Amino acid sequence: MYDLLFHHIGSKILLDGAGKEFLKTMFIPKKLRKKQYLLQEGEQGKYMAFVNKGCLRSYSIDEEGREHIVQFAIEEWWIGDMYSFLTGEPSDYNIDALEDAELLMIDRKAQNSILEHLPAYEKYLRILLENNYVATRRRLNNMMAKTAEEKYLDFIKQYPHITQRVPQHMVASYLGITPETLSRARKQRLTGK
Amino acid sequence: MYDLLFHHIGSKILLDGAGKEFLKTMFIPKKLRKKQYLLQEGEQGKYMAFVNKGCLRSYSIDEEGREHIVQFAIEEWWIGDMYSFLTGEPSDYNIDALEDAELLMIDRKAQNSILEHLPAYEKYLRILLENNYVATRRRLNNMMAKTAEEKYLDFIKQYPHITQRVPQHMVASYLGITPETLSRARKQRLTGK
DNA sequence: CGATTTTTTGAATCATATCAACGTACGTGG
DNA sequence: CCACGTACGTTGATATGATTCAAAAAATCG
Repeated sequence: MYDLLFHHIGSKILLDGAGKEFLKTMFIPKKLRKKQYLLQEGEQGKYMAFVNKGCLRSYSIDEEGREHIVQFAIEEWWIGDMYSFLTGEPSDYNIDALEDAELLMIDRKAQNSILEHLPAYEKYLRILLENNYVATRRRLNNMMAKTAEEKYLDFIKQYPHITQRVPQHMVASYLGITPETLSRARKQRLTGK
Repeated sequence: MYDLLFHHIGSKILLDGAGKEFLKTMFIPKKLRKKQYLLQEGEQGKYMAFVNKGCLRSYSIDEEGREHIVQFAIEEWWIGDMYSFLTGEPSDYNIDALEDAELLMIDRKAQNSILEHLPAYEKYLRILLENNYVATRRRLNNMMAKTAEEKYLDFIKQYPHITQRVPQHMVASYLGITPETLSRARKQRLTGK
């Protein structure tokens, strides 16, 4: 259950046996069935979740009732509303499972405990944030300067595994285009080029 | 010269006199005249810079030769190509001064020294990244779901000081819209509403 | 000042959204 | 394991917000 998490942390910082034992006591395992919510808008995002198995998404719903997918998460990814997690403010986001999922969750108190007992964990978190920073910058760049087709091409290039696991209209939502536009962009690639 | 930096760091973590003295030895002061580059595409982004005075921007240039402003930075902000800074890869970005500026720069080696000697600095960096995360998420949301006018309204709401200091066409570039569109959006606000 | 840069305005064009309809795949309960 | 209902993807016609190109007006700078 914890192997994948330890592998992930261990790839960023030094993690010994004692560290692992300690970490085991800090995370809460949780299973989620497909379509189940991990977080709903208005709740406080008390947990950040490491995905041990399965696929989830986070999304917001705008005034017109449209869903905007913020993030997908598959094995070895973290998901949660970082802002709500850190500030305690109610979340603007929903998170639910696109496939049955196994999670390892941590709350703020436990994370602070880890940071006290395992100082290198600070570095682990920083690295995660740095990676996220780079990925988000890339996404922003795509959103600002690319056509619908280019956005899609970059998505399948960067996340080939996700492309295969989530419905196409959710990819469209992630890319900020309509399902119709995505459908047409894909068609063009195959035929006219 | 260092007051603003110490104030900023001191607002996030505990910083004593010895810490300040140590930090002074790690940062490189630099003055930049308006239009001068801090970083040019292709160079390695060896420094992250804290803005003590002035105004800068970072931007990329796409295949069609168009500028896309990634970030503005005024007093108490950090600017630099984080990715290039961390990885040593050549940068895709340019950074230049929109006003004469005073900077405090740090290279990777010095930052690592700080992290060794002043462990709380790890927390400081994490907090910066977290704040950046939240701001970028907001921007992404605006890019994906908002009209040109809404993007502009959110910008002046979030960055009223910047609005007044940078030319309008650069705000347009930051928002991912054309100067003409921004001009029209502003006009509509005043007249027709 | 004159020269450059910036902003505004207008008209034509373009990419994407919208609305609607249809075919297909899918999973779920009988 | 089949059949039905819902969800999903595709296609077409039209609408719309933003871009593009051009040029004038306004502001800024040396």
